[in-house]
Amino acid sequence: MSNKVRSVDGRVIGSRAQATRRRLLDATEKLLKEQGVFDLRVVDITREVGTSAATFYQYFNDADAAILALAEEAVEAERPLVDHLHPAWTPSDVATRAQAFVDAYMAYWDAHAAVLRIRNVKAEEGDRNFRAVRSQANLLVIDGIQAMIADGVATGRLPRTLDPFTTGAALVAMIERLLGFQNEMTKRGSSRDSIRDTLVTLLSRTMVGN
Amino acid sequence: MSNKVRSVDGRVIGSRAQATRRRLLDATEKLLKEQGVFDLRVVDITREVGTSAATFYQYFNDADAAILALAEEAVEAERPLVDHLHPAWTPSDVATRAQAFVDAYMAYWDAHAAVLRIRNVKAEEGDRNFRAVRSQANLLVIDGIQAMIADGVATGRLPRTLDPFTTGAALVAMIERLLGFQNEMTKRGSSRDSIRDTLVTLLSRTMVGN
DNA sequence: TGTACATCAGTGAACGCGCGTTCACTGATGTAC
DNA sequence: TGTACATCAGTGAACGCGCGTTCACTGATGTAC
Repeated sequence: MSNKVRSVDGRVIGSRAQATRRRLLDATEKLLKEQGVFDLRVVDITREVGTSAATFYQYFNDADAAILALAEEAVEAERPLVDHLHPAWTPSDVATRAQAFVDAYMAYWDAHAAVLRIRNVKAEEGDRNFRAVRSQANLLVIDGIQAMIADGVATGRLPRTLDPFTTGAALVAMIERLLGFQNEMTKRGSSRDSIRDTLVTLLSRTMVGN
Repeated sequence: MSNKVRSVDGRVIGSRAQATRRRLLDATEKLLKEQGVFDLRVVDITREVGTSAATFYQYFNDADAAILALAEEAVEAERPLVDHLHPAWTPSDVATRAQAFVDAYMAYWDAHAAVLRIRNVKAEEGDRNFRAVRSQANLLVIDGIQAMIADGVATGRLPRTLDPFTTGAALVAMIERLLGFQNEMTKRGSSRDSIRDTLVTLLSRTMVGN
């Protein structure tokens, strides 16, 4: 399992080709942001890059393969978020640390929303690859949260009815999804700041117990 | 704005036609469950019903219109959930009432997951109709939760940093999204029951403060 | 109850567009000496 | 440094399938008398 970038026929590709592949990925992401998945066409991607459709097929089997590659990149981009969860938050620093975590998560989401959204639907509709890549991303964060909750339960600060793993998943679910609601919520009087503050409070209360 | 069912050219349709329309909607939902949105074809829908494609176009402008109709029906199906939120939960009855609410929500989600999932992506990708129908559905539940939280904040049971509306949205987000994770979670040791119990605990703590 | 007519509902068949995909080819870059 | 050759990267042009969509028509149901 080398992680060199390869073309569809399996050959390791040079720097020029890698640049082309990158431009195709960037164009794919751009179109996903601007028009959504349902109108995504291979032809449009290559037109955006100023190349021919045949070129696309040197690097990807189909449009889904390009989206999957973007979703894999998003896993890498999520990794730094985990730093906010170690060492475990304490009652005295939870306010600032939870806030830093939420800020980072919001920035991450803003940057990758289009791809993550599609990754999630495809995962839920049963695509194995998208499932794997989503699990991988979520587990990074869930693990960190889980550890803190397990500790809180052990020391009696948190109720025993909270299952650490499930709670971790629930909190990740909450953050992710709420950010998807953002646009509509701001129309109804939730500012971005109040979304931030509310998430911080909910995380603090649930994970540290105050 | 009569709410009689109409054909594409605007005429009110009779009972025979209504039955056909219904079968088309049912087939659409079935295919969404079985194959997902990305493989949904008008031809397949009509084949499923044993009718011709031309018939489909008497009732819907395109496949999206049928999905939207299903999403509108899902709003109606969500309405009974609100009953669980009135009157407000109290510290003494919160355990059973939160549980009943979560159970009802899980059942609702199980029944409509395929359609709701697509409604959400289309809403987030900017489709005005799907946005409207999602807001409508979410607000039903958010309103009920919001009222309880506002009350908790007013009586000092809950911290003032919780914005009632945003918190309501956050909780709805959490429930909805977590249920989308279910399949993967059960593979990692979260049983359906522990999902249920965790949600109940989180709701109780956040909405009633115990 | 039966008949004639009006309206409603459903469809076969055809059209054409647009997209995915491939292949044989050209042009660009790298390398050996 | 220059030349010849090998490999890498990119593409024009074509094919064909499959799907969305329409229209003129048939068949079914309803209604008036």
